[in-house]
Amino acid sequence: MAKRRVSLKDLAAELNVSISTVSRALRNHPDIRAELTREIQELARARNYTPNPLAMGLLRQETHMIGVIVPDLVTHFYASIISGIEYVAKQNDYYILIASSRESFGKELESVQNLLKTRVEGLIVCLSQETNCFDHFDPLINNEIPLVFFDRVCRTDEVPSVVADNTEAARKVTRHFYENGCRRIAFISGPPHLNISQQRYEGYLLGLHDCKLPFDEELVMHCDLSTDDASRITRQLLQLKNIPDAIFGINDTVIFAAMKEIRQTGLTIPNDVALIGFTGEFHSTIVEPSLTAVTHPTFEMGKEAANLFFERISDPTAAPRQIEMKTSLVVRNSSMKKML
Amino acid sequence: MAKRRVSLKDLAAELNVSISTVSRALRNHPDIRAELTREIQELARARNYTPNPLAMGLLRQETHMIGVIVPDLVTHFYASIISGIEYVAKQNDYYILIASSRESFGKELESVQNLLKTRVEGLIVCLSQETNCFDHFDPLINNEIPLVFFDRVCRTDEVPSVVADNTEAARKVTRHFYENGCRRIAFISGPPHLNISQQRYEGYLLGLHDCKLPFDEELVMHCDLSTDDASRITRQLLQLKNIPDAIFGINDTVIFAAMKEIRQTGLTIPNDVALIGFTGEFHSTIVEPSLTAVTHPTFEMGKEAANLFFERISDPTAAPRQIEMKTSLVVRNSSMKKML
DNA sequence: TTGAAAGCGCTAACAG
DNA sequence: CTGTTAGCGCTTTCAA
Repeated sequence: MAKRRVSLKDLAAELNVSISTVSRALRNHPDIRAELTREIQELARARNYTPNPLAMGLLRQETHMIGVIVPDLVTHFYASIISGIEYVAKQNDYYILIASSRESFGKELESVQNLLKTRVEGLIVCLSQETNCFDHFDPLINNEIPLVFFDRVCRTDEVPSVVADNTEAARKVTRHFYENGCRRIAFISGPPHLNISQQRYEGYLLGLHDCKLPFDEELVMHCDLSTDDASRITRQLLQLKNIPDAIFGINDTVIFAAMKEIRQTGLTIPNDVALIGFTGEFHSTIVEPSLTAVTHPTFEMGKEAANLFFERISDPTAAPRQIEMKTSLVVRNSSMKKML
Repeated sequence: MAKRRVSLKDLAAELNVSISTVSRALRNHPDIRAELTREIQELARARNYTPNPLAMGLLRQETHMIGVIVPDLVTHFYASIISGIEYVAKQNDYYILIASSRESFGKELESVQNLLKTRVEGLIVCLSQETNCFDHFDPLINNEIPLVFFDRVCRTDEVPSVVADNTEAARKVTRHFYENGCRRIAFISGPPHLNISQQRYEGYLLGLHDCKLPFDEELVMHCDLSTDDASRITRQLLQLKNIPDAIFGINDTVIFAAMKEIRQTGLTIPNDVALIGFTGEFHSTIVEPSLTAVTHPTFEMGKEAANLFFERISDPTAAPRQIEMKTSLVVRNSSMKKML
């Protein structure tokens, strides 16, 4: 470590008063003579004194750190949510410690344990796509250590969470496709154990039902959210004897992989195959055709997650709330078939 | 804070030994009886003991935290570099505290001060685009607190840094344009005080010189790196009486804004205007035409920055090194004019 | 109005 | 081989 910084002791020595006097003066304790107070504060200022957070943390048993675990750092979705969390954290004078599970259960487990070791005051987590067993959160739940899930969630009766209106969003997507002339709507979903897969699937079914479209199981595929797998699955869909005229992709990666694959087959978007994804603003507008997409209020989701966290800090035993965020379907070109 | 966790004291009390015995046993000190050691370690395990990092930090004056300041969190470039930093940090049993300057000098200043207050052991920083005055790093430099810059750097004679081979990369870009038939090559740069603007500009000039192309000052524009400004500037370029037949954009944002703008004007890429950007893998391939781009080894840059940081930790006064990373020009379609 | 002492959890020097 | 003590920086009784 670099040179030791000035401590209360240093200030006290310099002024020939006791440490406690300095401590009090700096916090404007009324007991201390106004003049002395001023003098001490001036010296502190001059010497560039800042309280040592480690000492405070040790004393009060609080670190003012929140651990955040996301499936990856490089996706805009998570980056933006993290921004939202950071925003609220900063307002509460908290810092965030970010860990990435890289979509691996093992790394998620490891991160939970490591962050707890560093004595974060709690965790805000989005599950990795592999996570299918949720016991590793027991130590948090049993010890009343604040925990909040977002987007990909579990144990929602025990843990507060922030999710998108997945079912409703997927239902809207399906209906939008129908209204634009699509009749064979495919859905490329994620791992079946994830709530986002389940809920969007449910919305897809409701949408089909609304439009009185038949359900065809060969149009629903599960993918592991990697580009390769999404490409493979798109190719499979395009090789059906009766290919889909629309594809609904569960996220960024999936829909862009599908887009590339469709183009390579020589089919046109949206006329041969219309496309809608769950994705962010930026990507959707730089591709050609621009992508119709369900947009999450990511920054807001992060803020809400952090808010839930601080609710938890002040009352770790309150009944867990779930916040559902409204998404919006932003219609661009990839879903608008030119009617003949 | 949640329930207090078990401490050495708790373990000691339970076994009727002293705290120091427990402490030693847990660290396998040879002085302690093998049997006692085993017994203590078993209990620690059973009670789920983990050492309190605050206490350790206080004792050793080290927090094992690195502050990282980036211009933004949502750009792939920074996200990926952060991943690299995190990777090395974890290997050294360090954590990173991330702050975003949101390209604002004020926020950068604030972040530097806040992070120092939390007693990070040092900082790894990429300057905000507004940063034109570098005094706020004095407290670090004067107190031998480890500091490393990456990408956008300053005071390189005092502070170790990691940069791309900006000049060389820009030179290659210019020559590549020339070899593909471009003769009026525009350069949309960033704020002129940034090293990346200066060095890429220099490379651009060298490239022109290599190809014996005349320099035309109306083809060089500075932008504030926002989408709006980049669009505005592209429009300006497209309104010249003699419009450019190629545009070289200093980063992601700029080049995609240019791309959109060109399309809206009805011009084609690459035949009317060829395009090359400094950008990441993913974006480049999802657009149509796919984007020829200078690619940074971002993850590696992060790793190198972290390595420099740890060099600094072990010897805060060593002469600062600068590491230059090789970029590569990945040729795709946006720069390949179909020769007539 | 100020100081002395204890304690947060831990390690290390010194005793025994 | 194990215990006692001091101290990292700070707040907070309790005394004066």
